[in-house]
Amino acid sequence: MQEDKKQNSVRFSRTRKHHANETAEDYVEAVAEIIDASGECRVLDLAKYFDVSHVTVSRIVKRLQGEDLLVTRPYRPISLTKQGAKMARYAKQRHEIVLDFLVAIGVDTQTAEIDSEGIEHHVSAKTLAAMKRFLTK
Amino acid sequence: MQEDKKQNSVRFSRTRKHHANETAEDYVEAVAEIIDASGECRVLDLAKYFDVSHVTVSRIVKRLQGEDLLVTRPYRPISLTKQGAKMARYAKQRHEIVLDFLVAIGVDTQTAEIDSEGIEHHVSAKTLAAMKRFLTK
DNA sequence: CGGCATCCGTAGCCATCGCTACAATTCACA
DNA sequence: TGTGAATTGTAGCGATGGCTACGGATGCCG
Ligand SMILES: [Mn+2]
Ligand SMILES: [Mn+2]
Ligand SMILES: [Mn+2]
Ligand SMILES: [Mn+2]
Repeated sequence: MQEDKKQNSVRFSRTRKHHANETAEDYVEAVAEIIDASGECRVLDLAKYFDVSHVTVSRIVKRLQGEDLLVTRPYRPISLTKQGAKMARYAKQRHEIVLDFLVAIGVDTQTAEIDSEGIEHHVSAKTLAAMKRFLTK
Repeated sequence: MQEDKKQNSVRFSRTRKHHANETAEDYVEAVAEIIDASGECRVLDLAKYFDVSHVTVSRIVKRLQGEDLLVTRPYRPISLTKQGAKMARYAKQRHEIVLDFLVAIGVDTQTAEIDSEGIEHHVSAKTLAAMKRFLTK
């Protein structure tokens, strides 16, 4: 009984951890995409990308710099650290697999794009592997 | 271009909305489950269920009562409103389908239980329908 | 090369969900 | 029935991520 309760609550703790990482994952992925598309990434680019105010972006960028994922200086463009670039590559791959997977099971593209944006952060390595297997079969 | 950016940012707004609903969905589902299993639902039952402090639960319960999902009185058990019960039924169904679906594509049960706890909130009606189709085939 | 538009940072507000410490209520049982 | 243990509420803190308002920096172009 006690065992069951402890076991049970683990999944909620895990979900809370996934959400703590979510902003970081979306941001590094966005920075990589914006740099790839336009050469540099500015605070305002991210604000438009996520449809939030530049203030929100600015604060989050500062936090992520403290976590060694981004580098920037005041009024300067944003770039990824080695660690940030690594996270971006993983996040992008995972996102693409989740998106392709949803389309593969018959979800329309627009819905798949919306749902995958949230789902991706909760897809563990094992679930990702299962999706990959499904796609290659 | 502008069009693309607007279109694009929609999925992030949507994900933010999903997260705003997440606590409500998990709580009504938990209340229903606890009442079903033990006859009544107390603040402490929820605190143990989610592995958070009773203070966190107490505040959230108050908020959800304001949203007409729960009913309670100080030092009294918690029950669901009609609207809360409806949300609980939907959340439970959706959760079960997501869980079964993950297992069906080859994810081990424990991982499926963890991942489905987060994924469920981002699964739209269309994606849910696709998962159902997959399960019945 | 100076001024102005654009971009970015800071101040300060709100909501949500974590927490500890302490106060109040309830209820079981001695 | 009184009291102490268990339960629940309140006060007050932190982190995160939204916002508006405003001030400072940058850089383009006349
Ligand atoms: Mn995302
Ligand atoms: Mn659930
Ligand atoms: Mn959940
Ligand atoms: Mn989520």
